[in-house]
Amino acid sequence: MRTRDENKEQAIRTKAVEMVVRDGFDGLSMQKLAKAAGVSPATIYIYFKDKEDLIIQVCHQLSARMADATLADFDPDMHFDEGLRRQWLNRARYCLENPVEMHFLEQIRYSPFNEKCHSKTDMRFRNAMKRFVHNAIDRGELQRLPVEVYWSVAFAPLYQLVKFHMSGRGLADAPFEMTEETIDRTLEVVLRGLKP
Amino acid sequence: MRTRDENKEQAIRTKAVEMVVRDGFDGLSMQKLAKAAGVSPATIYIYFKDKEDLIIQVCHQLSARMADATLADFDPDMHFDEGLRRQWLNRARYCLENPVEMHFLEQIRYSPFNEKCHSKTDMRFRNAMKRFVHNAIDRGELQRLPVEVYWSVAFAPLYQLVKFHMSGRGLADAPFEMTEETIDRTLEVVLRGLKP
DNA sequence: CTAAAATAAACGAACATTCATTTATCTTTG
DNA sequence: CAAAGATAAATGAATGTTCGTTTATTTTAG
Repeated sequence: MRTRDENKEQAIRTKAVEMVVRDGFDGLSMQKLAKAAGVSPATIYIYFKDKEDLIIQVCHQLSARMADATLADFDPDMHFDEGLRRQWLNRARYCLENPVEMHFLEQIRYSPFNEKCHSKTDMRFRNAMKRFVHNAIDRGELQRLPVEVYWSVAFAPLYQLVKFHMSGRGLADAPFEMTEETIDRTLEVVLRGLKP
Repeated sequence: MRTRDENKEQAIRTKAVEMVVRDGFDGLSMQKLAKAAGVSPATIYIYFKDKEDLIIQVCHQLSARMADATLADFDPDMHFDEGLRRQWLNRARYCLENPVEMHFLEQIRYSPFNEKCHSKTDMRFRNAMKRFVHNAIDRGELQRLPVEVYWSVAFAPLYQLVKFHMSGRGLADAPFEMTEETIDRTLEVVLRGLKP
């Protein structure tokens, strides 16, 4: 029998992400996607059940990649300051190196697709984070806080910086670029708030 | 001549927001919207130039409402702690009282529509914020920070809490509700980080 | 009356998906 | 080793549906 051309599936996935980022969800049509990926419309349905399945599969793939990138060189038993910095740098680097994928995931996160895209990978990732936090609390490196409070303070500022960076503009519509210096300065403030 | 029925325009706006929140941007069709609003499809085009104009106008209306709510009982000359708390409570209350509108605005913010929805109201609002911050720095109530760093630490955590609350679930898929106690606890941490 | 509001019906275009057919590759046979 | 058969990949064309928008007509208030 004829063998699958994996390049075609990946072309479909890649172009789908690009189209959603450029034109929004209503700009993603199966026929235009097929043309962009250099493939017949019917071919898409060999790899994906339907349009929704395509979006969900792409979402899972990208989420897993991002989770992996975030956990690189990270150990839940690290000192809190070091571990948090490692994660900030990992996340920042991933976002800067994959702006389109990042944009796609954010667009998913705030759309009705969000509920359908919860994966088990997220669970593995969350458990690592949970252990990291409890270690830090036990060692007196971190205040005892409700986990949602901790998360909000520890990560939301980073993602806001990333958002500024990706839009290219800061608050007063002034050009903005997120440097490692910016990251460290912000992290300094956050850590001071979180310390016991 | 016949007079405009303002109720019809508002019904169109309201239903449009509901449809986008429930079904996403690709779930908003002019014919379904007309049916939901109890109106003929052609009537929508009396009030709005086209579909894009409809979305942008709705976005502007809701942004203005939210900016107003945020600035209620707020004065840029307030003490930093008091002023920030006032804004947190204002924003939190608005989000909790208008979850659907909030969800709509977030969906806009991460979509390609975002660029087309920048309003002058945002500018007025941003200027008030800028003055508030410079006052606080001059009085020694706040560290001198790049404005994007300040903003990321001062507000992103609040919006993350709101996001948890609106989804109804916290980090470990456990039920989560944002109470005034949660807000104050988080604000405490943030303020500690931002103080000189 | 008049003029704008409101509508029902209709427009071509684009939509997601399917179907009948062709193409490419592996397996079996001589 | 080569030709035939088997099978899934891949396709172009067509399906009926729904899309955003317009037009011709009716309704309603000043």
